[in-house]
Amino acid sequence: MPRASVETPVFMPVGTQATVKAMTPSEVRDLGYDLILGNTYHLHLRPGEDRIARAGGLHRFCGWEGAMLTDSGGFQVFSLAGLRRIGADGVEFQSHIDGSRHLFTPESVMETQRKLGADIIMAFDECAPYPCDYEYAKGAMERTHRWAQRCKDAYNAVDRKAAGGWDQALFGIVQGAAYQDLRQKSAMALADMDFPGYAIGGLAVGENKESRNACTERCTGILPEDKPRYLMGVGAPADILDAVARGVDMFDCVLPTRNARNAQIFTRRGVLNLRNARFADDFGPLDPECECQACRRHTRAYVRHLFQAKEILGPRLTTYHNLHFYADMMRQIRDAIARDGFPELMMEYQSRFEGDDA
RNA sequence: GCGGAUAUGGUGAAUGGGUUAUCACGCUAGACUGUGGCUCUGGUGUCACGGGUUCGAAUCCCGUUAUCCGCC
Repeated sequence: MPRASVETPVFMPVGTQATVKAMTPSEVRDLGYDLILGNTYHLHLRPGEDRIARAGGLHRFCGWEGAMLTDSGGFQVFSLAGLRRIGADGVEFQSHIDGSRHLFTPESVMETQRKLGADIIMAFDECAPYPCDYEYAKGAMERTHRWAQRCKDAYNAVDRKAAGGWDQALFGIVQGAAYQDLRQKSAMALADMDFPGYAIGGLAVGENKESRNACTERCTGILPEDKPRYLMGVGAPADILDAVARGVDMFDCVLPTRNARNAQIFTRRGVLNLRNARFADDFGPLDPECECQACRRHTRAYVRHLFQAKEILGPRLTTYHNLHFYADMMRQIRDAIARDGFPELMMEYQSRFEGDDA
């Protein structure tokens, strides 16, 4: 299947259940995105990878013409599932949808992702909670390393094209919680396994900014510079700038889309909650410095009204705007890097979002 | 005009002589970082007005006002 080329640093909108919520695939495409996420955990539970394979793969199933990356489900097993039991073989858990029992192993997750057919697939990992004591973090990290090797072995055991599948790149995931020495060990262990790309997982789970930046830096200092490095789940605009400064190439985050559904928009002057009463008579654009269709055609007062009335167009417009904001920010980052102006851009964004957590 | 009933936040209800008047919705403010369009957390009323009984009244009594129902 033909796939788009992707310029980095890149932000990937999250399309967990084979949809970037509230957007049509062509809207996401028109906003300038070439690569979006899907999720193994959700898609395995519903509608199931076999059905998606019968549909001709994930791209065809959801009508997306760009490239896709599927997350392995490691994160959801820990964030979403009910009762779970971690064994040497994998993780047994209960579905958050109907309570049914399932077992994810490195091998099963590779098989599921092979059937889904995304361009980039992720190794099965364990995302340790935060805070987390050293011994547990070390154990989870070592388990993640063993699982990474098993994912690689399972991946290599299948001739994807002969099996009617597509080319897929398998990325390994670094863990190690907020412990610098574990991060270093993990990055070295993964680098030794020689993946075509690497992710830094287990961050943005509650640790402070300094800790996150230090962990990121420790990882990117070790992971090969000529391969894509992906900071999973990050983040807010300032967080992305921080990570780009430390050598990260890829990002994904639910903030622009999830917060949009909560009426929160990112603007050139910080974040706004359009549900606030002060916008009831504000007939200006969402973000005066934005050129997206939502800003060109609609007012804050209108969008606030849509949210008050629980109209579906509200989340659609704010999602559209936020995705435009992120796409534009990434474009600015790439341009700034190309002309050696990144430090200035970073300061600009930091001052814009000063005092905002989001 | 006569008789009866009811007056609790923006709305609908609950409670009931004794510390901060309960619930839902609404409104309002916030949270959300490999996504539940989920959810969570705050705030939002001196119980129509006046007088009386009582150690103490949203609660009991009287009056006023308002609304509703019935009758002439």
